[in-house]
Amino acid sequence: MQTLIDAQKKLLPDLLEIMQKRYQILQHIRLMQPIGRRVLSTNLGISERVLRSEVQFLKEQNLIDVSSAGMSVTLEGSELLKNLEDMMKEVSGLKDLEKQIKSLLDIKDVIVVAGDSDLSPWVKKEMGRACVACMKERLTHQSIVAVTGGTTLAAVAEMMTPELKQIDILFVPARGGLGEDVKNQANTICARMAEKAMGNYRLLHVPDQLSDEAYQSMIEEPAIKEVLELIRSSNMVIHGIGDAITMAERRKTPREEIEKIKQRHAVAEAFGYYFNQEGEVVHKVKTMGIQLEDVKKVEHVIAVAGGASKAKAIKAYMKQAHHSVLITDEGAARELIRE
Amino acid sequence: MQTLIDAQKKLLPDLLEIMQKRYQILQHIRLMQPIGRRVLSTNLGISERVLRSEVQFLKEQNLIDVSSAGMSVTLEGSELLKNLEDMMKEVSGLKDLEKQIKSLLDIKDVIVVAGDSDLSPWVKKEMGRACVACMKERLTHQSIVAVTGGTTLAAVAEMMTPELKQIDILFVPARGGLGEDVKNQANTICARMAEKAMGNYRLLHVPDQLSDEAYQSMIEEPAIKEVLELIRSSNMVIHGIGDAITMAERRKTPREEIEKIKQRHAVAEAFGYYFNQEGEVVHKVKTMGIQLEDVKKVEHVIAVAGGASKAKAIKAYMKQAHHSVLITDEGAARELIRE
DNA sequence: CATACCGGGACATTTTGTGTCCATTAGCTG
DNA sequence: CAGCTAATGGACACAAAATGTCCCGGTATG
Repeated sequence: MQTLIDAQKKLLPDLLEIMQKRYQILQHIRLMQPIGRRVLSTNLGISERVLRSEVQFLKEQNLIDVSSAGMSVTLEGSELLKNLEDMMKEVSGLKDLEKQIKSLLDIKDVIVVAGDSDLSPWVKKEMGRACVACMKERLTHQSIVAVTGGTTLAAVAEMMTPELKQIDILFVPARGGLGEDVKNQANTICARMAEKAMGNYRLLHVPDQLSDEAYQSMIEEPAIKEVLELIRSSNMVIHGIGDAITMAERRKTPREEIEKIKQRHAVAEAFGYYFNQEGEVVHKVKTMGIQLEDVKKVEHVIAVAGGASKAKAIKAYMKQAHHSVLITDEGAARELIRE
Repeated sequence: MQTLIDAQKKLLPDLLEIMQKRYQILQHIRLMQPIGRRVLSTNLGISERVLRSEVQFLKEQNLIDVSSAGMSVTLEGSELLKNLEDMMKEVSGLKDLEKQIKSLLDIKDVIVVAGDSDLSPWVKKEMGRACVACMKERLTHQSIVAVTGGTTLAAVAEMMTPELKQIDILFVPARGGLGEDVKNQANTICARMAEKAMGNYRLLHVPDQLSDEAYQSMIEEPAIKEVLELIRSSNMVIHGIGDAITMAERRKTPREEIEKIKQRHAVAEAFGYYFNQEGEVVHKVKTMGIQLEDVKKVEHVIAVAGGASKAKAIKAYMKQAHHSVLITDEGAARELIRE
């Protein structure tokens, strides 16, 4: 495979460049469809005119449809994207990055997508797509999938597609309310994902702050109890990883707690737990749902997080999650290696 | 592999064409080196100017050397040709042809090279090269190779290269004199091939026409007897296939024999045997050396024949040689399928 | 020593690729 | 309902690359 690519390079040095360019265009169209030339060209950083030529070519090859609403990829186009994915990863060196990260963090599996979600928002979507593909590979019949909140997870939900095979999937929020935007709450994302996947879902309606007494009585509530049991018996968990301080501030965390978090050098956050550089838990938000001990027993755990700014957090969290699959982006991956 | 090529075809069809063009140029240079632009351009059917641009490119890539004597491929160039051979066969559809012919004739293996040796003489050389490669794959230590005559076999001899691995190869002519040009006689070709391969050889010096008595006494001659035994114990036979009538006429065959051959509808000829459409032997030239029964027992039998005009003969002969490997060209292959 | 073939320089011409500007249309919003 | 925005696609000028054409000097070979 590699020799073949090298030989092609020798005989046609700019072949790979052109192929990468076209592939990238197609990929972006898929990501942002329907989309116009202008937006796309500024996004890709190429002049509108050359994009236009390429678009015409792709249209002639029947890889994209172009209408007055914008461009979108055809079935054939997405087939092609799928077929070339592996090769393009190899060519652009992402495959290599994946291997390096995998051995660096010593984890089960790593998927790296191109770009940096700090710089370009659409990269999150690409991670979302990768995550969905990863999920579909691992899902078997009658699975229960627990998901958390966050913008990254929202992107995953957005990219979810209906399962072709006749699999019954039940989506549940991994944990109770963690005080974020409604849009990025686990409940919302859970519902959205289930809708897109044509699956079922259950929600966990619990307030953020709860007295111990109320907590105890809620837990006994049959409706709640049932969901909690589903969560605990889930065989897949999809979650994001956040920067500790950022997450704490985004949630309406009381002043003293933030101080505590800072004092204990927390750098990473995932489903309500805060971790220091060594991957040790230094703080925990009290809420129902899945607990860290439970996560360790779940068959498939997929962590999704990207952007150079999150490299530190990813590294810290992964220190205690060797059993997880990591889906990240080039920006974070390069930063991880650079350190 | 196939999906990858299909994807590339879809994503950069024009580039694949260029790649094919450059590959073809390189291939031809290898075949005819050292060669000048003019001859090469007329051979390839492209204008001299565009060839010149390509040549410049190939030179810059260090794939060919160009001197006042002409152009020749570098080591790197021949490496590349080897690495890309399989892929180019797929791209140009030759791989497909091979599969079709293989199942059509139901034989052991088929190799098809580009071109038609009826139209372009150098295609024979390419078949020769393919044959040599095929031989090298199959040869083990201390092999005895029996070869026949004919222009095609002469091309094989011309393309023979010294064996890298330390293998002792002994070349012998498959059968006695069959009345052709000296240049295309088995003895000559045998010697030439051995020289090029840096191997040893033995010849079979027997006159064409011999009375039965003389034949019997020759057979007892120790020098002859030894060679005959070598021939019979050979583990590889390389032979051509001819059109029956053409072969009969080329040899100084007596009138009545030609009549007999025609009457019995012979279409193919191989090492002195004439076959009808069904692959049945209808006539045989009486000479010493390997007999058809012996051939069937030989481990590796390679038949080399190309050109659309030989399609019929190939088809007929192969009907009784399912155990053979066929090396042919595009012209013959397409004609075979067309029927 | 002559000749035929070799590569390569030079330049006009054609083809292709890009930059720039604008016409037209469909859908959305105020 | 009207105006606005964002979409595609046509047109044309200009630059760059590919190709056609002609020719020159070197060198191997008979």
